[in-house]
Amino acid sequence: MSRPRPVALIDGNSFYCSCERVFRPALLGRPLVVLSNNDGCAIARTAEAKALGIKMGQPWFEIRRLEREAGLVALSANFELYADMSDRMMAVIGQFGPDQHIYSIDESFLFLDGVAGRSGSSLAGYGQQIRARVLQWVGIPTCVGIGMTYTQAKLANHVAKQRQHWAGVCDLTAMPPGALATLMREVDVGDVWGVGRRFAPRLREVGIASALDLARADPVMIAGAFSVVLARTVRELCGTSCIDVGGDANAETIPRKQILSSRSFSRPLLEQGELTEALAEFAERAAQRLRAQGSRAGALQIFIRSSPFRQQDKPFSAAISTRLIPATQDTREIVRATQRALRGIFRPGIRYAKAGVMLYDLQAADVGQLELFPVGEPGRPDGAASRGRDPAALMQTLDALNARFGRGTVKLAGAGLEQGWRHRPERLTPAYTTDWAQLPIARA
DNA sequence: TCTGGGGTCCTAGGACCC
DNA sequence: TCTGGGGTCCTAGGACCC
Repeated sequence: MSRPRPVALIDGNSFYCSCERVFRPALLGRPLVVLSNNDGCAIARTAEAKALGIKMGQPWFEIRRLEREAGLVALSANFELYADMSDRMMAVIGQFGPDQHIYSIDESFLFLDGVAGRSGSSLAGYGQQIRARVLQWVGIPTCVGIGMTYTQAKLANHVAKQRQHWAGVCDLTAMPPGALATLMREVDVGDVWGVGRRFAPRLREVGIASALDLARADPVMIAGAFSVVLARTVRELCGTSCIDVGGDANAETIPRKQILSSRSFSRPLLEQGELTEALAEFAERAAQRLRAQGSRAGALQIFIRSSPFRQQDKPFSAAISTRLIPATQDTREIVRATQRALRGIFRPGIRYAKAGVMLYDLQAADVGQLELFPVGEPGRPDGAASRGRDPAALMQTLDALNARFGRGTVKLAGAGLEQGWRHRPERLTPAYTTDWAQLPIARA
């Protein structure tokens, strides 16, 4: 592998909640949660909300009483705002080093080689400078974890967040081995990056209960008994770099390999017609994202299912795949394919709770598309009828209108106009930073 | 007709992440 | 009444080929 380099993980504390607080300072110090798309469950909580016992992903109906009982504030997720705040935060962090990898909306890795000698400051001191500038310029509080691998940086970040005494920055690279072991012994194995809810109990069964236990485990045994991915985590914990997170801030955006659009419904759907409409909408959104990254899809899968949470409903889940020949980025073709696919798996008498459309086998739109009878070419059987119907131009117009006037301005009739199945957020804050009409200014 | 080893491609499903 | 919406990587097994 390459030579070891210290790397920091910088992430926003309760990121979505912190974004809301920037524009509503009255929320500081109050328990606050941000709810998922459907106002279904909590996807971000402030420290005050955590102190009330609210869990990540906890359903809203279970915690709603805390509004009255504890002054909990709940807001609908405003992803437009969070994406813009994220861009600002990442830009500020990017000023601190040339090699930044943006890992998620609120996290980025930053390589710190050469920093220690630069101003006589320690890596931890440098981390404090990053925190201070992000807080001052963007208004978002952060924590910083520093290690010799991504997994160590994640671990350090976890510790920095959990324990007050680190003041928001934990640097494992400066720690004597004994102290490092003590620290890792106190981190539960389930809190290690790469260990999920499936593997954690199985690891404990074989006596691996802490991050230290996992670091001392035999990677060969782990690869055999668990997975090669987890074996990499073991080596990363020991300081050997062996994973790659991508997200190089300087690189071209890497196109997705699959695109999934799915939603749960506000009420169970029983009719095939409603499901058809919902799937058309998902297909349309997926197709739009497909075009945005300049790809065509060679295959598509749909799934429909009942709620796994409602014991009284008959459990049902079905999926079906179909090829798109030739590969396409045309919304209409994709919608037609989902509807054919639905006819293949729809079963009456089921209370459908969720459905989705996945596009895969994605390929660049500008290569290898030699259709036998291109639209409008002489020789195409329907050549005469296809004049003025260039699908690429039509799709471009569709995307441009929706980008200019907001998602859903123009859509195909197949997606339905009623959309009684759609959840509507009820607690949405304004898009303060990205919409002129919603700027936070006093109005006459 | 039978035989074998080795390769590729595809798909489904499991595990993880935020 | 009420439980997110995205993604990635890896593996195993089957089909098919030489």
